[in-house]
Amino acid sequence: MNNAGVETQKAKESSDTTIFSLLRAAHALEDKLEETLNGVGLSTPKYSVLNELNSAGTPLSLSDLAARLSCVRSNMTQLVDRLESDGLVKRVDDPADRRGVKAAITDTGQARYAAGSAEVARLHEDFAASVGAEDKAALSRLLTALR
Amino acid sequence: MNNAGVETQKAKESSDTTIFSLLRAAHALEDKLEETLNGVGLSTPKYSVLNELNSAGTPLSLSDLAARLSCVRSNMTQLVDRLESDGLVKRVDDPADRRGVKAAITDTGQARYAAGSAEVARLHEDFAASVGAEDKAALSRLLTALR
DNA sequence: CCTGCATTATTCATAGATGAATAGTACAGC
DNA sequence: GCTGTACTATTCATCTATGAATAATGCAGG
Repeated sequence: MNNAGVETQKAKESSDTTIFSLLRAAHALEDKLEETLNGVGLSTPKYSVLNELNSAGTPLSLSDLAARLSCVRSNMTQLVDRLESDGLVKRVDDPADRRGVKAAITDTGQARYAAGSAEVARLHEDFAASVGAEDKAALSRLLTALR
Repeated sequence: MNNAGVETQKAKESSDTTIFSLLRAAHALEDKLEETLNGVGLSTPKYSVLNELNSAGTPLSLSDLAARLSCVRSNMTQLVDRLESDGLVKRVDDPADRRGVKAAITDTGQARYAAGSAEVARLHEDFAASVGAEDKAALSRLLTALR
């Protein structure tokens, strides 16, 4: 659900439901990103993992990945399960810590990531082009205020 | 997961990862809303349903509710399941259409909604106060661009 | 050395969301 | 009146996410 309908009624009457409007808009953007990535066989969470592994240039522990994506570890366990069955990532033993498991990106994963990355870049350009410079500054302030 | 880590590395190097920054910020806001509602025993989706039922002032069919919240019907089936077991909503037969089931808000539901509504209003004021007038205008344009 | 605590990943229960498939009902058109 | 289509809600499989509980390993202090 994208929460689009939240306070629909109120929006018709009063007007300033800024929070819900913002959430609705963000969700629309998120959906667009998701749809874009779906086109190359990825989801946003999967893309995020591949992005981290690509940036790092080396296998990362599941804990590390969870921390980088700001999610709980159990989520990363399942996400890596799915990535592994997609053949995009491979679990490898951590030689330095027998508790640890690391996720390594595969060649297929690299290729898939490259495709996703290109799509994301395109989306990014579209977005940048549709937002004026002065609104970008406002957005910046907004993001700070939200934090 | 809140996607906060997406393109972390790139953010360190280049800078303009507007999309991911916006999504991260929106997620933070969404979490705050969720947390606020959790305080009165509600989640955002549950609040949204109660809000629609309250605004309508009459029981609504699950299809109608799903349309208002922009989600699929199967989601509403489960959401109403949970709301019903919380005692906040009750399924009632639709006398005019034997296929249909309507969701009616209970007294407990009304009370819970009122509590949630007060919290949401407070959050709303905080947000409005922390965003300047000129940035609100920018936000408005932004939301249009995102649509 | 060994005890206790921290940390590893995993499993499970739960919540929320989607989309496909299903069973039942409504209704227009023949 | 029947038939076919369209709609009702529900169930199921799947994905994403959380948090609690568990088992195994690491490691500091005694």
